[in-house]
Amino acid sequence: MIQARLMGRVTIEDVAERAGVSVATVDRVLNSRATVRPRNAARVEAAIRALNYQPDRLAARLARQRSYRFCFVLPRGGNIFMRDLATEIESHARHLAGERVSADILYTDIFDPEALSASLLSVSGKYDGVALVALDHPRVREAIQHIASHGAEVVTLVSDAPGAARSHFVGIENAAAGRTAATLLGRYLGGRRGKIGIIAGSLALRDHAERHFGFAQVIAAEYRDLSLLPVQEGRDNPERSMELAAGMIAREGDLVGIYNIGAGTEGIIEALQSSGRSRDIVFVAHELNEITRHALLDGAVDVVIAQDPGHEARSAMRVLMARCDKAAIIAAQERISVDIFVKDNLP
Amino acid sequence: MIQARLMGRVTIEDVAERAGVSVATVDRVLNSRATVRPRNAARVEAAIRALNYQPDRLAARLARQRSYRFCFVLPRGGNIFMRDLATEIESHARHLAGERVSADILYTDIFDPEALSASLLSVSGKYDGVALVALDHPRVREAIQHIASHGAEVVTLVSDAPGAARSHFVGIENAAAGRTAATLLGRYLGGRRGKIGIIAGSLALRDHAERHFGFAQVIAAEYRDLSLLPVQEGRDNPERSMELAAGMIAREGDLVGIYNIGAGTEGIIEALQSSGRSRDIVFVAHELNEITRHALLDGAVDVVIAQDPGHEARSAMRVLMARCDKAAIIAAQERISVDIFVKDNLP
DNA sequence: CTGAAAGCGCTTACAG
DNA sequence: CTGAAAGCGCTTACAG
Repeated sequence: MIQARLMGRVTIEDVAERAGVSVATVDRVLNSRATVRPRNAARVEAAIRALNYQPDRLAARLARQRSYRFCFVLPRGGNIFMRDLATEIESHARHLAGERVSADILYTDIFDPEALSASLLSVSGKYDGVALVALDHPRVREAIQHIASHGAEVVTLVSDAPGAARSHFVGIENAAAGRTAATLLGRYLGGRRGKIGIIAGSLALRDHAERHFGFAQVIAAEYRDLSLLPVQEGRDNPERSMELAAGMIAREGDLVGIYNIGAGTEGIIEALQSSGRSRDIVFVAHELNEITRHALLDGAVDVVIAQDPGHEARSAMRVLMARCDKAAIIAAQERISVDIFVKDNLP
Repeated sequence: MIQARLMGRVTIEDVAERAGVSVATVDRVLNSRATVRPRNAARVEAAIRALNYQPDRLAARLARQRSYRFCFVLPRGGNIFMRDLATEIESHARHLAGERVSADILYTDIFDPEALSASLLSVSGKYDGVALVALDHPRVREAIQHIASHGAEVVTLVSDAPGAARSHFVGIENAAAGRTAATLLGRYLGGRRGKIGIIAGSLALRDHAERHFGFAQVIAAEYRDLSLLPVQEGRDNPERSMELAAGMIAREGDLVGIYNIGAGTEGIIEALQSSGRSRDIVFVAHELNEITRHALLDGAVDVVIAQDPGHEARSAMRVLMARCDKAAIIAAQERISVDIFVKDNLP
């Protein structure tokens, strides 16, 4: 130990010498690349242990000349969050250019199973790793299977397809996000009695459905004084969401809260503000961006539940790189958290 | 561009060839290592641009043979959070052993300026980087200055010393954490009127003082129905905190909330539960650990404000490595967020 | 099943 | 001010 520190780093050469074999043989047992005579394998392993040898990851990557060609499949014409995600992907890809990483972005209609699976098939075989905002559909699972069986690593991003051959999901637990929204809305209402309006993009989206499920579960179990209006689908569209919100505000005199599961938050803010009942109705929305940040400071939105697109972009690339290298990931580092923002803890 | 992709990676050799110089000269302009004839420098820069050359970071680190010897200075006999932090540092140091990183931990009495500065001076000159849980005191600033002027990079961790020669602070904005606690406590009380008890470890600790400041500021400005009891100092000790909490619960009939700025949360939970007023008093505490996690699920604690010790350990090492290499950091990745946890978004 | 040797893309003395 | 050459610690054909 003291030897090792004084003598500098322990190299594969030191291990080879001590085991009485060549570095190639050490490499073979280290990376289980080829069969090594058991006796030699044992001697190598003993030497590794005796010297507390740690292979130099940098040297290995350099020698291997491995490059990482990644493709990110994102929704075409996405909402603010998806645009932020694309920006983060581009920015981090630039950052990783010095580590042989390149990332293309392919925009497609992720809500159309045929279009999405066609896009996936079109990139199959061309990349080392693919990250996609998934739709949970047999056709899509099939396309993911195709990519994976052609040697690429696949991760889902933001929206998962649980049954599919993806090796990892980079995103939040959406049911937990919905429960979190419910608890904060419920506690902010502090025993007030009334109705809660819910607007989703579309309940056909797995993440929206899961948030709704979690939200409804907590309200039903813990806030008996609150009742849920039927979910309205705003298609993540501000105008449509505004009309839906304006409608419920006008119809329901005892509307005390609104939960926006998807995008289009600016429309709902507009409806709240022009109704004059903004102060009175607790409003919980998703994702932190220019609009929701401003609205939190304004008081138009009370709580934002969020996932960090920068973290997701970096995590997707780290996970894909690790999978390509068959290396382990740091689970805690790659966990995407359900973030809560109020006006006081904004970044 | 297409050339570059077809031909594989652009190397320093390609740049040298195109510029009509040797690789050593390219290296000189790349790293501004020595004076290069302006004409040659210009040709090199032109070649870099023309070929869109990106130096290979891995090869550079390998050739440089740089190692990173870090020292983490932590409080001896610290609370749960500090123990978690130490665990995370050890675990991440093990992870980075394959990248020539080693990290020692030195435990000392960080609350005693003399002891802390003596510890700092004892490691000065022996490491490439030092991360310390700081105390904001002239003696400590002086010791930090000493380490920095002997060539080591210094970052503060969790607790900052703003005037000092540290190049970065790895931790949260504590005033924001206090404001966040106040907003959630205020909103959870939903207009109820009464007194708020505050327990701190010690207001001599900068982070505790800042949290208190932020908390008081928001309550004063936004929650006129709530009034603050004088801060009690529990020294982060569960027994003492229990007595303080029990005292205020007994004395103040209209106690509606408690904010624990520091550690010792288990003591306050005990006081609340044995008083039978746990359900009635909103309790906000700091840091997520076995105790507070359990208490959130129990309902004994309503909200936890936290910083992630795993993120802090990883960030401190990344920042120290970057500073040693004179490389840029990714600001968003190194920002430590003020996390909010309720029972529903626990990791 | 094993080893000698070349090579990955940089950096670093050293000589000029 | 500049370049030829060795070296960082691995991996990879290739020959045996």
